Amino acid sequence: MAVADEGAVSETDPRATAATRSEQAYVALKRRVLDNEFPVGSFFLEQELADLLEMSRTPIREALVRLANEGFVEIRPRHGMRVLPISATDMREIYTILTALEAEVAAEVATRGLTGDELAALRQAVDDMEAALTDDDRKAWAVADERFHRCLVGASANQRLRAVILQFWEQAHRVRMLTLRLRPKPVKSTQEHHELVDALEAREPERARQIHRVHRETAANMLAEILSSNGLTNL
Amino acid sequence: MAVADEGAVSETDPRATAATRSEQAYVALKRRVLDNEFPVGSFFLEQELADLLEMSRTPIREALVRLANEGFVEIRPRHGMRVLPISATDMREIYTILTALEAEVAAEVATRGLTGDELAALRQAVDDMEAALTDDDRKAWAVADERFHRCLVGASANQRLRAVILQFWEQAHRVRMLTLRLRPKPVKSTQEHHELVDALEAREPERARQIHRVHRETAANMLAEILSSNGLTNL
DNA sequence: GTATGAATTAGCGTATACGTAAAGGGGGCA
DNA sequence: TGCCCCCTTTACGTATACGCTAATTCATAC
Repeated sequence: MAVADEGAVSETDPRATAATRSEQAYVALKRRVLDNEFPVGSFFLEQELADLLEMSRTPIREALVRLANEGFVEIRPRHGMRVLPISATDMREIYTILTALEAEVAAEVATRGLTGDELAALRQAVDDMEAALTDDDRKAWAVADERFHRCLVGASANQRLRAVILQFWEQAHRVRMLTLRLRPKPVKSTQEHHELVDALEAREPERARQIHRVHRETAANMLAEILSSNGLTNL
Repeated sequence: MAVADEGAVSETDPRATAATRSEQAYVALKRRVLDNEFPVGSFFLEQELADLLEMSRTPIREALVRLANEGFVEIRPRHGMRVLPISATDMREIYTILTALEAEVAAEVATRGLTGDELAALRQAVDDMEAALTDDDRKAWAVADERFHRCLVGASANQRLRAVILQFWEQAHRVRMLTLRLRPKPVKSTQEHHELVDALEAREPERARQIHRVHRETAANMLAEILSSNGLTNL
């Protein structure tokens, strides 16, 4: 077992390496998938992955079971694991689910009201989006947008809701990153965020739900448009 | 490997026994969990489960990884697996998610319209619910209710949506079964189903969404009421 | 040249072995 | 008599071994 010194590697991760190799494998493989480091559609044998991560097939398999369960990869006996390509249809499916669930979060959060910190974080994110917009910095805008939605979802008291949103969010992440440069300037989007925060602050659940739903549906339609007009059927 | 003759055993299952032992373990353990055959809260060691299902620990572990991922069980190193108890809060969380997602299905289905068969199946289910209601047969009512929702969800073209609804539905299943006898007579519920089908047939997405949401929220509140008034904090 | 069949090979599913670390009990010390 | 520490046991995490099955390739016949 060529353990070497795992600890020394993880400069990026202050806390010790995840306790078990299975967990390490899960985290490592998922990161690579999300960061698009595995060519979509190509196959990787269990042994290759084991060699790559310097562990045996057992923890690799357990990680693959989890990743397959979560819909990131597919396991085809004797062909190995492959990152599932995401089609325009898949993106529609994912966005439909995210829309429904995040709208629910918006309503929930508007019902119970936001703390000062939470509200400030949301407003900050919107401000950053606006700043990025004037600088025409897509990447910064996407980061701020992601932070906004992360704050919003994080404000929900519903653990399962948070978890399932995160899961689908992650599935869409790859495609979102790949299509960033193809998007039109998200002017209207920032406006919608403003309105949403207002509705949250005013504690109007139904208005918040409605705004968020329309916001997401708009984003979904735009994405579908981008994908089809660029002939990107599988990412 | 004491394989014996697996094929001969599966009289109950017409199609051959699930290809792999991992899959068998997953199906078998999940069924026992859903049917409440494992005392909630108690622990089962991997080896015990392996003995129970007459296979080695390896496929058991893979099944447990999946079940833990889906939120049915918890794995505590050196204590084994235990079926997670479900609290009133958990049920609220699950119902909130189901409400949001099924309302989305209702809207989707209303948008695209139902086939004659689908519509007939839904109406049949509602009729059966009414019949069960006049017979005061709770079990039959629950079965018909489940069939109704299964038909509705099955009518969605969104595969992921179907899958995630099914997953949360299954998590709530145990508790639903345990509280069946405690419920008040579901008179209003059947009426709501009628209205929903009408909205679906009339192809009014927003009305269908709204009706379904209110329907589910009512059910969720009723369940919460039952759980708290009976002091059932953990099932 | 293509198609079909057998032979080969390779990858996986599963069992099993092994080391490690935690839980629990017994003995020693206060 | 009570508490803490060490030792034992046990369960798990991971590696590895093994056999089966499916994929692939090659040969042969049409």
